Formats: sequence, C-alpha cells, structure tokens
Amino acid sequence: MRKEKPLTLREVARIAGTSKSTVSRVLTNHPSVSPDIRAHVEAVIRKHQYRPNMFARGLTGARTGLIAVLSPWIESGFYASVIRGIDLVATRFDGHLMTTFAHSDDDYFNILTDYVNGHQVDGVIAIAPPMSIFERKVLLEEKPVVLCSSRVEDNDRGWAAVSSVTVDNAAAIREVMEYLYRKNCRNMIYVAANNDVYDARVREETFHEYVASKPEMKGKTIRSKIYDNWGYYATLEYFEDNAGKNVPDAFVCFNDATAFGVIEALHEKMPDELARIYVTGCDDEAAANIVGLTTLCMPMERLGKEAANCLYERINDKTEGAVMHVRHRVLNMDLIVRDRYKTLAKYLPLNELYNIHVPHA
Amino acid sequence: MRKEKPLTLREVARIAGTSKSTVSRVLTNHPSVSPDIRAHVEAVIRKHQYRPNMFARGLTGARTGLIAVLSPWIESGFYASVIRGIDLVATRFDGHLMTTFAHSDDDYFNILTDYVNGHQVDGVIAIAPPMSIFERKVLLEEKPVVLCSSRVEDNDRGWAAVSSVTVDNAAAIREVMEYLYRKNCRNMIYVAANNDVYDARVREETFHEYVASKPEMKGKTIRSKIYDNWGYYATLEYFEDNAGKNVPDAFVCFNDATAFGVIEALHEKMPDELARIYVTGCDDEAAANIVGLTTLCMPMERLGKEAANCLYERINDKTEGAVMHVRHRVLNMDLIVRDRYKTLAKYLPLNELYNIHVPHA
DNA sequence: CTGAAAGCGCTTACAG
DNA sequence: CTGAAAGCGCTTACAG
Repeated sequence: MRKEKPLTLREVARIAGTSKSTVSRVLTNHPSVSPDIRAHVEAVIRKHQYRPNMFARGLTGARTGLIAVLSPWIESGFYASVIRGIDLVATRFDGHLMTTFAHSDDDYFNILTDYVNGHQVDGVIAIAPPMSIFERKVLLEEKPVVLCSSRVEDNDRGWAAVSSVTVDNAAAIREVMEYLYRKNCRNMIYVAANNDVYDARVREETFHEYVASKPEMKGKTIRSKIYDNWGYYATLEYFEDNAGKNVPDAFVCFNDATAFGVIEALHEKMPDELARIYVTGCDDEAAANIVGLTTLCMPMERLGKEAANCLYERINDKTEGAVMHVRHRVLNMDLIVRDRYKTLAKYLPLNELYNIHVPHA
Repeated sequence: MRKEKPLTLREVARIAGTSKSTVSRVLTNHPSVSPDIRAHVEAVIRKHQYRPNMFARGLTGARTGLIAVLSPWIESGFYASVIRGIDLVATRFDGHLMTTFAHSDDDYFNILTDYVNGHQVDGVIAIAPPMSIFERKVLLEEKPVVLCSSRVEDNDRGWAAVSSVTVDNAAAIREVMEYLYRKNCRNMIYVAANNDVYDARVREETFHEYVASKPEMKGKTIRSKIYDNWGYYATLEYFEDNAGKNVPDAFVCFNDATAFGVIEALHEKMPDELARIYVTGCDDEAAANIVGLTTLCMPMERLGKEAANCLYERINDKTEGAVMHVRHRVLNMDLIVRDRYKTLAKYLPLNELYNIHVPHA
C-alpha cells in the first residue's frame, strides 16, 4: 500500500527540465513546441506513465474527451443498447462516457443543466428525458447537447436549439394499426407506459388518432400505477373493471416488456381467448424473437450512434460563432410480424411430430 | 439562448454580502456558521438556484457525492442490473453514479487508477475487471475501492487491500455438475467465456476439478475467438472438428447468452439429438425462463447493492488511520432446474390439446 | 463565528 | 518557441 502521490504536470515539468506551460502544450498538441523538446517531454510522460487529471483540465474549460450521458433509469435493455451505440462512436473519437442516472424528473433537470453549464464534459447526450423538463426555463450555454429519443420544438424557455435523434413513432404505430385492422381487429386497447417521455406520448397519440379515423373501431388506453411489470397489472385491472364485457381483439403495447406482462395476464385470466387476441410490442428485444411477439424493431444502437455522431459533429465544429446547427434526425422502425405459436413451436424439436396448430396462420 | 454564466460561489457570496468561506461552510454543513447567516445564505442559494460545481469541489479533495463505476462493456443485461443495484444504494446516500466503460484491458487499468488517484469521486466500484490488471503494479491511495464480480488475493503489486463482492462460482458449478451427473451425463463440454474475468476463470476451473474427481467422466473446454454469439460458433467449430465422434451429453455454459448460442447451433446441426442433450447456463436472464433453460440464478442487483453498501461503509468510516477494513462478501447462486420442453409448452395455449411429450421428465 | 489567502492540477493569454 | 502569471470554482488551514 503506497502513499506516493500520483504524478502531476508540475512534476513532469520538473523532471523534463522545462516549464508547466510546455508540458501542457505537448499534452494538448499545441503546434508551437520545438520537435526535440516535444519528443523529450513525451518520453518523460511515457516513462513515468503520467496521466493528466481530467477534472483539473475540465475546470479550465479545455476539452476533456468526456461525454456526459444522462439517462432516467436502466431497464429493458433499451438504455444499455443506446449507451453501447454512443460508446462505440465515442471510442472512435478517443472519448469516454460519463453515464449518470437521474433519480427523479427534478434530478434529471438539475444534472443536465449542471453538465451543460459546467466545463467538465465536451458535450451531453440526454436519453429519454421526462417531458416535464421542457417546461422549465433553461440556460443553454454553447455546450453541445443532443436529445436521444426525445425532441423539443421551439419554445420560449430556451429549448429551441437542441438537436435530436428519434424514431418515427407515428409512422410505426400507424403500421401496427393497419396490420391489426387488416386482421379485423376493431376493439383495441393501448397499454401505456407509466412515465411521460416523448416516445410514449407520440405512440399513444397516434394510436388514438388512428382509431378516430376509423368509425368502426374503438380504442382505449389503460395504464397501471404499479412501476414494475405494469403491463401485467394494467391488464388485470382492466378485466376486473370490465368483467363480462367483450374481450378486446388486440393489445397495442408501449414496449415489449409491457407486452410480455399483458400476455402473462391473458394466460392467467383468459387462456382460452389467448389464441385469438393480438398483442404487439415495441423494441424487439431478444425475448420477443423467442416468444414470437409481433413488434416494432427499435434501432437502439443506431439511435445511440446517431446521437453521438451528431454530438461530435458539433464538438468538432471549429467555426466560431457559426449559427448553431440544429438537426432533427428521425430513424425508421420496422414492423416485425411474428406468430407466437409458430415461433415457439420452432423451439420444440418435436414440432413436426405433433404438427402444432397455428391459430393465426 | 442565453449567454449568462451560471452562478459561482463567489457570486453567491457577493449577493449574500458575506465571504466565499462562509458560503462554502454552509454548503459543506460545517458547524461553525451562525444560524441566521446560514439561513440567509441558504435563502440566497435557493432563490438563485445555485449549484456548486462538483468538479471544482472534487479538485480540492472534498466529498463530491459521486461514485465511479467502471465496467468493461455493456451486454447481456448483467452490467445494467448490477449498476441498477449500485444506483439504488447510492440514491439512499444522496449519491450519483459516474459510469464509465473501458475499451480495452489497458484502458480499464488506466481509468481505474485515474479515479483512485484523482480527487473527483468518493469511491470506485470496479465491475468484472479483466484479470490482467491484477498483474500490474498499482498505487492504491486511501480512496475506497470495491471489486464487484472479481476478487484479488494478496499480492506484491499493491492489490492486497481491496474489498470484493462475488458469487460463489465454485459451489454453483459443482451443483450443476452434480445435477448432470445424476442425470447420467458423462461426456461433458464446458463452453467458456471469451474474456478473462474472475467468474469465468473460477467456473471453468471448477468444471475441470469436478470432472477430474469422477474417473468415469470426461470433460473438455471449447471457446470461440468470435466475439458475438460465441456459444453458437464454439459449438459449430466443435462439431466440425469432431464429426463422427460421440455427441456430448451436456454443455455447461459460462452464461445464458452462451447457452442460447449453443442451443441454436444444436438445433441447426443435430436437431434429433437436441432433446437428449443437456445445456446449462448462468445468470437466469428473462429469456432463460421463457425458453426453459436450466441455469444458475445470478443475483445481479444484489451484487451491485452489496458492493455499494460495502463502499459507503468505507466512505463513511470516519476513524482516521484505522486499519483498512477489507471484506470479501460472497453471495450464493441457486440452481434453477427447468425443462426446456415443458416450459415452452406452457406458452402454448394448446398444450393440453396436444399433450406435448416431455423428454427429460 | 468569520474572512483573506493559499492551493487543488491544469490551460491559456501575455510577454519575451 | 518558451516561461511566469493569472485563473477555472471550490475548500480548508490559518489568523483573527
């Protein structure tokens, strides 16, 4: 257990027999350093394995190579995949991520503005922020910010100039609805997310717009207050409140995790109806493929990559005083139609033997 | 788009008509501030929504409320769950996580030592570090470090005094092996992880120790160089190299993701044998439950919680100069025996109708 | 209890 | 091309 202090720039300068300024210049690749001195200093740095303190560097406003990634919570693999995408791009730019998780809407806002106003990171990517933060006045400094899976239109609270990367939720949900319409579904349930984020808002709105466009259709949103496995609880509550009434034809769910909960509840409450009820998700998690869930393929990693690309484009934009280049990038989601029963049967080596019946075929 | 600078402590002092020192003292809850001045300063802080710059604070060596979490990569939900566990505990202590992903073994080592030596975080949790870092000399300052899913014994390179939280890999793998032994498996394959981490090392060692303890058993490790879906490729390569030979009775896999790849390959190469070949995983991911994979339940969130608890215990330990309290906490993993065919059948509403045959029953 | 001063480890004008 | 100095925003002995 040593007590030696880690090397500082001052020490390196002393060892190299030069000034702090010069060492700093070789560190930051400043052109005005004579080649031989540079080589010498670099040798000392390498020999002593000196690594600059990023935070001291950040305090002065210099580039730190750090990107802040702010995310509301970790669940359902979504955040992990997005962050992975961001990280892949950051690696290309020799950058590192500083990922932080917000514990509440307020917390999200505070951390975000801390990063934006502080000097410690080169830019920040805000993943799926709670919509409420857009209601709050914000002081956006020149630090690049990119919203990922969220978007804000011009408003009078300082939010105008933020780039974003989102998926086309509206087009995707319309595709789901058309698919279900063609399958003769008319009595629809939308199983909502339990937090207010951009994707959730657009998906729910689009669901109801579609229903409103078809006189012969009816649709209703259900949601549960329970945080965990809310698809399951929302469905149970629905059947409790609507005992004896017509069973819906389809459950359109905010995401796959919600859909699994719905399927679980249907199994429990109406196993006989299960075969004819359509359930759709969104994300296309690994389990969706195994269970055979019809779902929208969320390009999570690409979402992260695009957000990071967009951010680095801004970070590396040297043109001082250039008009802030705001970009709203929108990615497509594909509908993946699967048959729950057919897909599952595939996992049974005995399927030919038993020739499993496929209800929706 | 405002250009106003965010408030600094100096500004707050000016507005409150007091000195920076005093403002700093109320910020850090220092006792020697008169109640009325404290109240006044607090009012100013609240009114102007002042938030101290964590990095400036960190530079001085004061507590920042930040915990560094270092992780090799994001995959398989494992890291996300562990981080979630850490975050839950950090929240209780009003702390926040700074999660960083290392891009290589060297990178892991460098970032870790940066955090340990720097002043910017109160402590660091290192998740599943590459074993190679333990070969490198390290200067451990007094900053608390906890290894999560890894452990290092006393060595002469400065690593002695690091607390750890791990699972009991050896006991768990022995349980798997005993289960398979009772099922009459004698010809075993271990499908190894493709990176060198503590868990992987112990699991593989235990597999071979068990095999060596039974004269009538034989076992062999296979691994693939391919990073993604390595279970699949390792299995394909195995069958290529061993065409015509006896098909193994069981594949013991490093984790569930590996096991899914193995099942996929078995489906492809020997669908007829699939029903009699045992495949086991580790982690107990959601998909394991759906597919009916026999596996070990990895208490990921608890692993994170315990690591965080252990870290905060050290952080909050005021006893100056106390002997470093090193703790190795070991959690149990339960074997979850599932039947692939039975479990899948549960997802088919038609199962009674077709009375699906269960091979292993 | 309060304030002026030094310092944390860097960078960046400013002179030479 | 190089170095001495000021400063980033905080904290913490040190005097009072």
